[in-house]
Amino acid sequence: MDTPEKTTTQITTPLSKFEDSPVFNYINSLSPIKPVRSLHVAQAFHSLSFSSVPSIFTSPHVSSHKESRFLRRNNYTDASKPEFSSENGNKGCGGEVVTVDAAAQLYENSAELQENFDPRVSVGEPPNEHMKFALELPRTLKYDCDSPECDSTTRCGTQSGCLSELAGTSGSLVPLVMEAGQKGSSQGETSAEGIHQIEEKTEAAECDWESLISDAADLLIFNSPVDPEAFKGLMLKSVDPNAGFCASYNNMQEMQIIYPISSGEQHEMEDPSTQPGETIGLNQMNQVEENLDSNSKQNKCITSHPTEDVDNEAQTSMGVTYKTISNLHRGVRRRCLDFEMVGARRKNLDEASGSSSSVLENSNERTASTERSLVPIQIGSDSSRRSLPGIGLHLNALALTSKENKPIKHENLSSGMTLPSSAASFHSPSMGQELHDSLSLVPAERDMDPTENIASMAEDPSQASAYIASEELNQTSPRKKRHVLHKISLKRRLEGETEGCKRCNCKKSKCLKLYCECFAAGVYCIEPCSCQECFNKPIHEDTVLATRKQIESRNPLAFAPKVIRGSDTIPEIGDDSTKTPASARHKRGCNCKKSSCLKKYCECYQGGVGCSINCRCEGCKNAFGRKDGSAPIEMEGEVEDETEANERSGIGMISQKTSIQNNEEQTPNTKLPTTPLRLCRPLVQLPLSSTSKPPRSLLGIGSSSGSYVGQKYGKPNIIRPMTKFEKQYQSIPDDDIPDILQSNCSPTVGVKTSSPNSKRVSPPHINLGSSPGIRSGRKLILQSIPSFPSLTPHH
DNA sequence: GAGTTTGAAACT
DNA sequence: CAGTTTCAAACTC
Repeated sequence: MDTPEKTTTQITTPLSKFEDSPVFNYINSLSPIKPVRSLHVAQAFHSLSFSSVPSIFTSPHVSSHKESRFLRRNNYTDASKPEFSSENGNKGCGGEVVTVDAAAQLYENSAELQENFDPRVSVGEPPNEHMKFALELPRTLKYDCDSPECDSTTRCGTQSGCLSELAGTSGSLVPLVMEAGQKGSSQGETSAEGIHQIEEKTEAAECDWESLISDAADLLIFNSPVDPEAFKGLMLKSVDPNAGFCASYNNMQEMQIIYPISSGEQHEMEDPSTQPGETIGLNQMNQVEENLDSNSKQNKCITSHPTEDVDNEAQTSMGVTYKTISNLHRGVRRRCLDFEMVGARRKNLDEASGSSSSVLENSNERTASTERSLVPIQIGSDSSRRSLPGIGLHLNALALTSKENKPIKHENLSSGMTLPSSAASFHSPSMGQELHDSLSLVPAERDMDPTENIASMAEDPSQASAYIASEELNQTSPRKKRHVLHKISLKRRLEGETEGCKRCNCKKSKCLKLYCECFAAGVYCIEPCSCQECFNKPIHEDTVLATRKQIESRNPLAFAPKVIRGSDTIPEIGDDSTKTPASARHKRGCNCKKSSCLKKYCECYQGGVGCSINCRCEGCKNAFGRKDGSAPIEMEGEVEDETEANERSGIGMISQKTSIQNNEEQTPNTKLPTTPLRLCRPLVQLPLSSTSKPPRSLLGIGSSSGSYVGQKYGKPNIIRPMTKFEKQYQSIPDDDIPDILQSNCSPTVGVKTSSPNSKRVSPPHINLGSSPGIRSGRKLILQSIPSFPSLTPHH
């Protein structure tokens, strides 16, 4: 933030010098902002863009801070009135033009958001919805920040810009911005009044916030001016107990997001890039909070001195955002902590110790983070990759996906979590293994993206809904597809979700071995489980963690997602992987002998991915892609060939699903990070192992993140969260993915890590640069939500 | 719901 | 690393 403002100030002087020249006047007439922008872009870009974004997220408080900021600016114009930032803010916007642009972009984003939201709404999970919104908003904000739009806003430097951003972030705010911007521009100082009005509206909105949200969600309209505040409210509400796991998931994601931002602004903080994967870690969170606190303090100081350097102002504003964020985090934490606090602590400890074991846990978080981190990544670069979008549970996204769904139901809520939906995120596990910002899936994302559901469905061939959807999708236009997806998601929630989350039925493993799907997914067993002598419960956290570590020590990727997406870019896995429906592949490959890879016994099939070179299967007939490279999904012919098997197993559905996936893949934006796991079980997420898990490959996602960035920037759509589909696909793997993948992964190549068994695991590639199209390849699959194993660097 | 099949996970 | 055992999900009846 600072930079931008500075730029402005600097710029202003020079401008004054040249004001006289006709050329200058002409230029000015065109757009006052331009000059600033150019400067702004150059200088401030990295720091500002990020910082500005955060501000957007900030709650109302933020706005106040911003106001102060604006005032300062105004001060430049009007030194006399420092304190009425609100008023000044309007002026600042002077760059109405800018606001318009931003608004346009935002508008698009908002539209997408709305769509995304629909699913939730339909779902009708009130408590969660708030959470989701809160989560989503922040995410969207992040995205926005990353996106060019943000830049524009920052450029404006004026409050109006901020407002616009906020609006954009909220999704529907655009209208507000527009109004505010216009007013401000036209009225000049009087615009302050407009601001006040807005604020009042926002306040009122807050009061009605819940009702508004529900309504809005349904309508998908966030247009009211209030939105920003409403968001704030959401943010705050997110803390609500209802949030449950989903919240935790979301929190994670947000944390990640915040982290990067904070880092950007505060040098003190570690670079996000450096610790991308770990953002989730409690330690980091603590740091963030501390930073926020410090920022808040600074802000106070700053506010007192409006005239201070722009930097200070920026900091203050940032501080505010941080603060707000921190609040959110706190809320999240509580939720998360409730479940995972201990785990997190341990993780931290472990990390300190240097143990790598906990990759999984981290990975989960990372996955979520990755999704969000996308933004940061763009900016920085970095770290985002590490964090994979996966939702929490990494590993077995596949397993989770199906399971997750169920959990969600139980748990709660989460609606959002469909997911995991992920959060997967997600699948998402994304938190509910929903992943998916990531993550979410969080929940929010997941909820938002019908696609996720689809993806999850895809994972579960059995899901009829998927089938239906596929049919519809095939026929319909993208929009229709979306609708279909929404329907599906809803249906899923209604039906499948119940089924969705599977539960384990362990009798001898005590749910402490990978045999246990819950354990493998990184989640605690819940009531629905029929397990006996279950130790996979929060009560036995120590045991769970210890066991995890042990398993990880044996196989670092044990908890990594089994299915790695990615192939988009990634050739790694396989081979022909690209052909497979999803380009995703099973990290180790299957070893089927009798099922011909046509039944769920086959992990590849189960994960919705084709068999690859890594597979040692015999008589492979995997509908998603044969080991020999024969065409996968898309090939209807093949499917038909296998008609019998298909009929039995529902492969037919799969084929359709695949087609669907393809369609989505085609969609440009799909890239969004998948949500993490589904969060079906989010509630129960296991404590992450202390060690940070490497980010999940999701990054493949990670890569995606990078790609996301590109896309985002390149395209206004930016925000558009990936379709759930995409997310799932990506996320699936991601979700499960242990952070490791991400973290490790260097962006580049998928590192193949060899499992102890010598099985190769290919982490998702994280090429930041990967083009979206490539990613689309991820589509991979239905995936699972992958988790992301962390390819971590650990190893 | 019980029993069988299957292949991953765990163990040797 | 290969072979065997254990395990729980997937599947069948």
